[in-house]
Amino acid sequence: MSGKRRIIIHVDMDHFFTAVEEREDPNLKGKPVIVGADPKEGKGWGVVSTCNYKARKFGIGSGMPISRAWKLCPEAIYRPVNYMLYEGVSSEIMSMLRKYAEKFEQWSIDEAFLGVTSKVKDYDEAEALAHQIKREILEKEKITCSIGVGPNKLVAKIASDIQKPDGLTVIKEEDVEGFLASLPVRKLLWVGRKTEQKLKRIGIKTIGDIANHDPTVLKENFGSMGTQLYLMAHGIDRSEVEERGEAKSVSRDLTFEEDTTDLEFVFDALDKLSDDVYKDVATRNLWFKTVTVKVRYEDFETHTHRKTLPFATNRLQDLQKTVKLLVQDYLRPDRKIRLVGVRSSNFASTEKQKKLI
DNA sequence: TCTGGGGTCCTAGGACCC
DNA sequence: TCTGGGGTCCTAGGACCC
Repeated sequence: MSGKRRIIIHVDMDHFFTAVEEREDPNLKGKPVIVGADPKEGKGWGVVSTCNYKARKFGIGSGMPISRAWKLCPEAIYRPVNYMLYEGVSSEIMSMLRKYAEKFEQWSIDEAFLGVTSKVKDYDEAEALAHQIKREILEKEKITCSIGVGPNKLVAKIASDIQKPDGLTVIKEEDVEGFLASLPVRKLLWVGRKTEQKLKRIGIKTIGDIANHDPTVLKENFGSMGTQLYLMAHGIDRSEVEERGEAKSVSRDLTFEEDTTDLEFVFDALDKLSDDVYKDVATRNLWFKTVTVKVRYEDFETHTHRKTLPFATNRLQDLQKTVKLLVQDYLRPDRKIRLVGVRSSNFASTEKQKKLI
């Protein structure tokens, strides 16, 4: 491993799902747009997936219950999640981005890391490259993105979030610690609501507070995560930009329209979910060994039960049978059920499998 | 505020083997 | 019958990501 300085670019599409919807339907221009569950006049169950900036002005945001979004802005345009459409646009953009990078990592449907160390001489060239990327995406796909450039993935990702939408933020190695210090801890990767609360309890609010904290105390409080927090707070992240491999699990969940105790209904849903999982797994040419079922009751208490088969299989029958076994053993028939889910995992590659036969 | 759906990774305890 | 240490696999739950 050489000590060569790296330059990493993080590309993040701006409010991707609604941006695609707006592109497809010019009537949406200038209006608040929300992609997510059916609001059902304020009685809908699901959540907001994405909303555009106009909708954000009403206080709406991702993950918010759709019923609340309706209260805040009933006049917004509500659209269901058209995943196939976004998936298509995404793959166009990803193959466009890939050619700019020596190393490429798709992070999600609308984000990617590009390792460009050998493609650019310095940060000025990296910035010019970032502008070129923004131009090409806008020309070809008619949507904007925000880009962060930095010495590693962590800094590039945080930087891309600083100026949005249509932003570009470059953080050079020597500016990293100063850049991070005043930001709230929540901006760090892997720091969610729980970790934020826990940090607050020991008086830590900003990334700079973490950087100035005793690393051994952090480790006592957060285990290996504590060490990671300390390193991240100093802008240190050695993780590589690497191509994503095969999925490690494939699952389908379903939240019922209303909580139910009707077991026949629940078993039908599980069969349907098993079938969907099976089709997906079959398309990917995978064999699974582990089956997991998920049950969420009306009070949101959620349990998972899993069984690892003594063999890898690609048969629907095995999936459905195992799901039934697991549910029969663990389901509490006296409680109302809100959601059920089916997951397959512990995949054996087909190559390995062939050797065993 | 009353919480979707698709994932990944980590932890901790128990079973089992040597 | 009581005892150890290490390794691996399995299960359940939780935090986090978009």
